Amino acid sequence: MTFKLATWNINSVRLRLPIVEQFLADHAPDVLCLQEIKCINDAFPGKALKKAGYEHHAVHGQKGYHGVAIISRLPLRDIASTDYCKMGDTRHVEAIVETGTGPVRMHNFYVPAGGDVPDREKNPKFDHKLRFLDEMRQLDAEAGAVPSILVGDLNIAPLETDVWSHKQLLKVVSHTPVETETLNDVQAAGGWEDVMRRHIDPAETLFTWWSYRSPNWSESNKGRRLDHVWAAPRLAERSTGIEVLRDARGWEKPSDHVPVIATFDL
DNA sequence: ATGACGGATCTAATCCGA
Repeated sequence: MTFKLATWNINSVRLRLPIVEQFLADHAPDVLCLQEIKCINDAFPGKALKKAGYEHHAVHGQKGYHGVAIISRLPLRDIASTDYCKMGDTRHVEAIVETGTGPVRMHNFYVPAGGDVPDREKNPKFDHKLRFLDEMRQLDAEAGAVPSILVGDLNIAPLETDVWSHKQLLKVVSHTPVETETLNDVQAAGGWEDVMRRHIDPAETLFTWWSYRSPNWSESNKGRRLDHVWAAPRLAERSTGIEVLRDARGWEKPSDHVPVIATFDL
């Protein structure tokens, strides 16, 4: 079977329900992972998304900030959240997806942005980000003999080609060496493969986020690849493509992130 | 690029994002 998965930092799911519905109608992923839903579970637009054909939900939200959700046309089981850094915030949700050909565990993350100053002594938010990543080292892409996929807004652009200017962003949070090295450690420790870069040449620039502050985001194109799709090797081997919907940055009332779609032949 | 935008919040000015 073809398994189609999407991840999208939606920056308020309530405000952007119309473009979520449009996206689902146009691209019909089996599973959509959302970050920054910015609402409590009771305010999640579950009814509308069920009507769109996505009956199975794993929602972990809070008031005002953060919040993640998995919506699926396929059954979900073993839904769980981990409270990384024991902050009581909502930055992770996982579930096992029952594909027709066996279970796949999905991890959906919203890693802390890390504030402004890239110094963990001076900036508690940066320290939080690095501690969060440290805890992510425990993840195993083959945990419980179920192959896993890890997606989300990891708020780090690891490669030189994941930012508009490697030189100018080396001291900007999201592209500092300590962040990219720690992210690489998480990836190696868990046995994860970067599915996006399996299909898109690492020599090619690749962005999933463009700041709202740039009035001419498309022309100036000062983006970063903050959103990621990782998979256990035996799933990565079966991945058939990646699509980054750059055009979504120009939709009506856009998120500052665009959807990333990954397809697998399972 | 220390922000020109845009979101949520006890609706007004404040905090937050990256």
